[in-house]
Amino acid sequence: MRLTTKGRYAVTAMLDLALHADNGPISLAGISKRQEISLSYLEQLFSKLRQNDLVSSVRGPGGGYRLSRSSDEIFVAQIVDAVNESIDATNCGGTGSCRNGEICLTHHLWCDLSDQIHDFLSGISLASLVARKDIQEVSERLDKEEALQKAEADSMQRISASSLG
Amino acid sequence: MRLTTKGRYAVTAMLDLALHADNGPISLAGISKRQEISLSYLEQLFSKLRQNDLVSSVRGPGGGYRLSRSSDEIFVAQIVDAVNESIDATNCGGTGSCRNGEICLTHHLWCDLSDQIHDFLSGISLASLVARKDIQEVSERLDKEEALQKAEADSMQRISASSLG
DNA sequence: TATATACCCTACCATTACAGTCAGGATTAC
DNA sequence: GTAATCCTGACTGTAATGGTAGGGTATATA
Repeated sequence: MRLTTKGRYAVTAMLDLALHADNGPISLAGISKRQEISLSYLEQLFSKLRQNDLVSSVRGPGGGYRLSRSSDEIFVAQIVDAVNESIDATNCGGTGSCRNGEICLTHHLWCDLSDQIHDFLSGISLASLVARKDIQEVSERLDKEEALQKAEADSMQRISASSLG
Repeated sequence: MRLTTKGRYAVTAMLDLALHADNGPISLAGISKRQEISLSYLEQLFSKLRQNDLVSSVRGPGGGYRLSRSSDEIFVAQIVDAVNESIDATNCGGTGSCRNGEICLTHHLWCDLSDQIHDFLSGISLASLVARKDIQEVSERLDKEEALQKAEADSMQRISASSLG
């Protein structure tokens, strides 16, 4: 079973995209700042997300990423599947060759667990996450934080520009 | 989320114990043969299982391990918890310090998932696994295989003994 | 047309964990 | 006493994760 920072980052980034869907294409730089995820790492993740047709990209200045479809048609399971190889809880990858070519004692149990997890995450759309109050609160906090940092950066630049001029 | 061969092996071994509960203490050597798990590795796992009071040990010849309570009072979640550090799906270990000391955007989602998995595995006792037909069939296959190998080994020893005498 | 912004891609690397080995002990039935 | 068994700790190869580095390529805007 593989559910690590990789899958979590991917879902977080996609949720960020869904939350800011109204602002046109969203740059990875923005996501990187808001969610504190390394930009290069995000690029790797979004490469896979694009290959799996979950996002589409716009190049050039003002560019960024967009969800490839409506947020109620994108589910957490799809995102995790896209960046992790599988969300399979078995050791054999579901093939049933876990003990010397045949199934092991606990094969069926892990199959059941896999189904359970998959069903759960398949039922959660980005739209349903966006609608959650606890998530909206966190999102607002991060947006404010980013705006604050941007204001600081701008003011620094103004000072530096005025000292030059 | 950590669910790897380690946790799977532990559950498999405990299930083996439950299936052979009538035969007195079960040696790790036997489990190792039947389930094809390295003996040294099993020893490490059982050290943790013992610390978590899931099994009790009997030393000396004829010794081995026993379930520390009835198989309907031991649940899969407890076993996985005992050998893995946690079955937590969050990155922060549930503390909510996932993004710079505060919670990240997807914290609540991973908490929900953790609960989901934990509830599922907490509801499955060793007894309920032992009762499953598909598991009984696998178990019979492994027992036969072991008996066959033992018979072969014995016959080899007889030949070797007779050639010596 | 120059330039800055942003996506895109490949190779590389440090750390960590897993899965397993090895070597030696301690305990106890026979 | 000897063999079977549990018990413990140190060690190791491999693979994955999480991340860095350094190049590209496309395109909006001045």
